[in-house]
Amino acid sequence: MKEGTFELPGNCRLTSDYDVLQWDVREGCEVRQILDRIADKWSLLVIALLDKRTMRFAELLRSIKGVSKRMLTTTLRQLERDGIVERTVYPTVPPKVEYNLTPLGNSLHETVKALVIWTEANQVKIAEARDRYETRQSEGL
Amino acid sequence: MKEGTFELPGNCRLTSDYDVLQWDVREGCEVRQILDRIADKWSLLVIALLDKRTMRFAELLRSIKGVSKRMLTTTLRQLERDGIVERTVYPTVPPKVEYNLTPLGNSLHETVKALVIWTEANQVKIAEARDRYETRQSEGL
DNA sequence: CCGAATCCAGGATGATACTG
DNA sequence: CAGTATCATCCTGGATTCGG
Repeated sequence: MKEGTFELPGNCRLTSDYDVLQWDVREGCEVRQILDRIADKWSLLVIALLDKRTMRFAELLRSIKGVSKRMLTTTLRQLERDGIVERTVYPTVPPKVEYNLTPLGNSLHETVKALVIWTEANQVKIAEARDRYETRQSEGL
Repeated sequence: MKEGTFELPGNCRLTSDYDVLQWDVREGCEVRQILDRIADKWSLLVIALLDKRTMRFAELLRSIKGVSKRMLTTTLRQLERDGIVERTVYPTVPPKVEYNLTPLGNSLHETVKALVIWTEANQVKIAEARDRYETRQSEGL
């Protein structure tokens, strides 16, 4: 393996021209930054839920158990900023704000969905692996 | 939309039998828990790097710029526990520890790779969206 | 020398109360 | 309803230490 080709700095660019995924150090790229954003716990759930649907803030808040108002707001703002979700404000009383995926967000949704479905499909295997791990812990060392 | 079917509690199960991804509240499932783990910033990078390859600890540490020893150790332990990476210790001096993906990990790799490639392919669009967002901020409100 | 465990400071996150 | 402000808390990361 060539030294240096797998470097993965804060600002980097990656190329996937090879069978083995290669990380290439280049000037001013933001792959890591973007990946950190969309691979975020709450972002993934928001993207997964907003599939060809429009949801209001409170609806998302109720749907994603465990998220706080502040984090949901932050997450949605970031996704809006990155052009993944669209935010529509209705100047009514009481206020009404709707969120939906942009075309860019929809293209990302496919991948996120695949990740979620993988998780669903393999939860039993993972649970078994955990059991084996725990067993090994209490037995061996 | 039926109320309740999109609930997403800490312990939940999701079904994807419909075109619209549905989240269903069931007994003792761990989809959220697993998703939180693999959707973790460092986990994704580790999985992406360990494609059909074996890497040593220090090698991963160097490749993933910005990760600390402690977080890399923690991440690798969790992935090992979940049966996604395999850890091999060679009792030599100096010690040598190698990591590689398990078959389960390899199946996950495909999905993770897709996510990384999407990020790479769309980084320009996202950068443009950010510019538009900033512009809108400084202009309008 | 390599990898893991410990301790501490700083940043991220959650709960709550408040505003338009 | 949809956030914002504030404060307490938790987690992360870095330095150091330890063990092999």
